[in-house]
Amino acid sequence: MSENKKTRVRFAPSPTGPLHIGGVRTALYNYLYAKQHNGTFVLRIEDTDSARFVSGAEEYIIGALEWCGITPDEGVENGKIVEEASARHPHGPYRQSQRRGIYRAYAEQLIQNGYAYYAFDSAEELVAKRAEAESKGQTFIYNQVTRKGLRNSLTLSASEVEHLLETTTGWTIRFKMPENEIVAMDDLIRGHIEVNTETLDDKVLWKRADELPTYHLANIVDDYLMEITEVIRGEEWLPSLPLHYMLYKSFGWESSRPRFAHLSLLLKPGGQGKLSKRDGDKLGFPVFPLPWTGTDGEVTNSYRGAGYFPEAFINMLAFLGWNPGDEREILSLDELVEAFSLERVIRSGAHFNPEKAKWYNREYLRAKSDTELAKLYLPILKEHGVEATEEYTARAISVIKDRATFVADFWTAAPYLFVAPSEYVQKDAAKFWTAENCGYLSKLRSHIAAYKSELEVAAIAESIENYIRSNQWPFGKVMNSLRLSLTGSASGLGIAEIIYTIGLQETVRRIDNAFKTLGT
RNA sequence: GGUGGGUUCGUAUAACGGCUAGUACUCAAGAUUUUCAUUCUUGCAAUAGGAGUUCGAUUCUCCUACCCACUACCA
Repeated sequence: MSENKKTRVRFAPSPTGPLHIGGVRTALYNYLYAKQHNGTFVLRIEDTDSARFVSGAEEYIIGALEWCGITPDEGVENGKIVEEASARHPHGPYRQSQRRGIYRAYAEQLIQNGYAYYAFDSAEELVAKRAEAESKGQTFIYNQVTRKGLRNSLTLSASEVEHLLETTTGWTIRFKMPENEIVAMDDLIRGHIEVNTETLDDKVLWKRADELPTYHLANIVDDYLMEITEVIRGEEWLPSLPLHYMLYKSFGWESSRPRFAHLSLLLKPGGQGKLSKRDGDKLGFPVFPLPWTGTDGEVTNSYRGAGYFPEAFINMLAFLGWNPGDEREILSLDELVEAFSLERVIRSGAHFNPEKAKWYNREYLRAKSDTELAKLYLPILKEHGVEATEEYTARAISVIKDRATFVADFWTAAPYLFVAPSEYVQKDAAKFWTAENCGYLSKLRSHIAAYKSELEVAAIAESIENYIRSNQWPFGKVMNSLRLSLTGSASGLGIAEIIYTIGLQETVRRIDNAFKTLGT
């Protein structure tokens, strides 16, 4: 364990597509841990598989973290991955493909010391071996047993090896997994784990064909060079933890080996399997923070696109697999930093719950001021062809806030606060626009028109109710015919709220309009 | 198949080995209300199964079942 070392954690995604919420959660936990320990949150791009590289993915990752408010301290500058070392970014470049020169020597060092070897088996040969084993109901594994019968620097003569290294390009460097050794590991979340090397295979560390390391080598070398103190990553890496321990040992870096924490996976809402990038559109909720345009031109659903506030999204994600130990559920990013602890991270996989996500957004929406929300609503109004002042919009929001989960709901909940109805729901009109009701309504219109000034919601409600009751009219009928004239339907906001928002003049105008359109 | 990880209401989770297993979301009922929604109240609902240790097990141990991950010259 490393004492007194400055905390440095990293998020190291592979740019193979858009980051999904599982990845965002991993980044978030890294961020929370770093901030809590006054440490540094590094972003590193692990692009050692050129075949799977997807253009735009890197920008997406940076943009997504930015939107979430969990911006890296190191590795990113001005929205771009840092390509050269500098005072603020002393470990650059932060893209592994640009660090390729670094890894070869480390792989060679392992060979020198007897911890790795050259393997000359072609990819096709290995595929054939696997197929053959499978046909016998077995599994072929390149390990301490089978390597003795394969073409590598352990079985071939020195001169043959020399010759093959010079004349062929298909070879790899493999880790020489020791025989029958117990690897004892400690995970910050899972506790002590032991594995026998007998069950492990000889992983490829370096590929001559690509002149690139594989994940395992690059990851360990970079974590070491970048002085990472804690590795917080997904549970899918737990099976390779023994290899990584062995690597640290073989390099002689055990004293600076980071501590590991393996996060459980995010599971599909229904039950089976981990959440995957495809699930979003299938299951009807976003799995991506930001929209992503695929090669087919299709744009995916996203949290930002669906109208989630980043704070709500982050809060929701933080609570998927962690809790502060008390009953608080709404925590700002700063409060999360304060409360976070790896010890309280849940070991089991968490089923993602779309309903709870909405609940979080609703809570954050309600906590925001009407003016703040008005600023966000104005552009949406504009899309509907409505120009309104911020003041008017804020007033409208004050009466519809409780009916909304997202800012866009303000419109669907009550467009009539901004646009007079041009049509009336047939069924409601048939029911409430009767000769009897019209009689009441025309008198009520005069009553309202006689107000000398605008009134508050309560005053309007009281006045109208008193007027109707004192005349002993059927309250519901009158109110709904009034609502119909104001909104175009018989359901929606309270009458007083509507009048308060749109004002007396507009109220009277709409009643008159209804009479004109629907007749008396 | 092998290796590793996991298992508390439908979901997310709480509970130094010790009260009637708590909370939130969802759902249901009731109240409030001019409609719808909100709000409030109440309710439904869980320790996977079996052994063991113990005065006492959701908690510790073992077995079984089920779920998940990994098992690539992908990360």
